[in-house]
Amino acid sequence: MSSVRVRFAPSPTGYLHVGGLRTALYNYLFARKQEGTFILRIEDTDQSRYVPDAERKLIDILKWSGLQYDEGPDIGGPKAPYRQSERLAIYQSYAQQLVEAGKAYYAFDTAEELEAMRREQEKLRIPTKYDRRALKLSAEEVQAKLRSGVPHVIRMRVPDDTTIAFDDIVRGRVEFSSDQLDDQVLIKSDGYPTYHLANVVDDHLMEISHVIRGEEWLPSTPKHVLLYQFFGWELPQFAHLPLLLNPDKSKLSKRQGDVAVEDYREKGYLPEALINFVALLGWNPGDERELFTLDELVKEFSLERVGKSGAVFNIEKLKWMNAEHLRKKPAREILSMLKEELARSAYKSIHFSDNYLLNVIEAMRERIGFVRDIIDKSPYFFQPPLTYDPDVVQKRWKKETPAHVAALRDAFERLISPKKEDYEAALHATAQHLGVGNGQLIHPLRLAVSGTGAGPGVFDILAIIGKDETIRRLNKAIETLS
RNA sequence: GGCCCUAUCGUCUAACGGUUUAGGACGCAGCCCUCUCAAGGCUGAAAUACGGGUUCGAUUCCCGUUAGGGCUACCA
Repeated sequence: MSSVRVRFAPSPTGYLHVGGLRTALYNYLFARKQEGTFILRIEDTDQSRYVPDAERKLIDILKWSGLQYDEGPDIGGPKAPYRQSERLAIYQSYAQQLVEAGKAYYAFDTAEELEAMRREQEKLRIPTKYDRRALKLSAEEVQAKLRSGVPHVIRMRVPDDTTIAFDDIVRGRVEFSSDQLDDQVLIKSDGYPTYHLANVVDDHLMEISHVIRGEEWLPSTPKHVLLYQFFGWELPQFAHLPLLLNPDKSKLSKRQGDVAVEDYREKGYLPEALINFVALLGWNPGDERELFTLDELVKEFSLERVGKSGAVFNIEKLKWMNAEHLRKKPAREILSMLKEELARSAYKSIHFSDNYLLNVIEAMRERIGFVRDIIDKSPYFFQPPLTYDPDVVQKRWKKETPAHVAALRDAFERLISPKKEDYEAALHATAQHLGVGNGQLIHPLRLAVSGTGAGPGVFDILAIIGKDETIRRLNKAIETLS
């Protein structure tokens, strides 16, 4: 049994598209599940689209996502180099081989000429494809042009009137008529290969066993199949993944929202949540479980359970999933994330002990979607309330309230190193003494210490901020709200 | 236009001819819990695009229609 080798082969655009992340993930999961090899290959064959630093950013975000590859440009491997721009001579020699075998040919047309040709074809309402005018050139003419340095490309010679078929793991048998296929350019006039040539050559040379990629590649797969046949190479298994969609069902794109994994990292999404979420876009375990760690996904994954239809990228569910993963995350890990957020917040110059922050995390973790929310939803853990929510004041702060709160303050004053339960007992005693319900004190108390009407249990808040701070806040509220 | 792919609740999806009054999840609504907000529990509204076949029986198989999408570059 030959070993499984798969690759994620992005072109370095400067960011990682979430669709790309999903493709990378499925390749990773399949490789790990099959105990195979997961390879990163950089497809940087378009000089006009060169983006400085793009590869570094790509690798950086891939690391963040946790998809560790076994071979790649930065870590090397037995099939190096893994950067197509460093493999130019290889593609040249294979293209040359095809020319010699009569399976590819030189063409000298300019962009303008091709453009005119296409316009003409559109006018005649016939399929737009290269009309093979270069094939009319004699061998001598071709040699002459080559010698005099006329810019040229190498095109593949698609055979006439044959059917090209292949079996796709997710789609079953797919057939194309060769008449529909264009004589694809293999080597561009700048000497770089196109995707089609480079991809096939590298997949063969790197011994890729399964090509797992987006559905947008399905229409060009017959060209690739032809190329494998031209070279006499064994075909890999193909698996074309359903597309990720915008809410309007078009292919997920910028313009309609965030598509870069970096955007989601920036917004505070956890990598495990994003991974879990995209894993379920086009695949499911067959039962009703939805929450998975990366390792659990590896155990469950199979290409057979990948669906065929496109999936809308639904942010609402991602948010829910992020909250779920946040709840499960060890408090220590959230702590370091919280510290980073604090360092970027208005409270950056204030020092909080780890223990204090850990308490805040425990109090808030059930009510947040992002780590950031700890700061945004409960600023009162980081500074005394600056304002009091007018709606809550209106509802909870009555004429008699200042006196009640003052009584409560006095009761709290008498406590020695109080714990949560001590505050609670003191409040109950005070309420009884005052002859009012607990709610008559609890709500104003919450308002006084937090400025809001929502949040963790009020006694938890008191235990966290401490007695002195509690008293200060009660006094301040009595003063401000009376 | 041509070629190709796809088609179950608003969204992600389960059901691989009968166990289905089509299941789960997100979101939405209501109730419970409750010091508030969450979380949690319960309940509810919500789908097999349409038309033909095949079959004793179709969400499931086939054909067509419709709809959506992808591709149609010297981009990937």
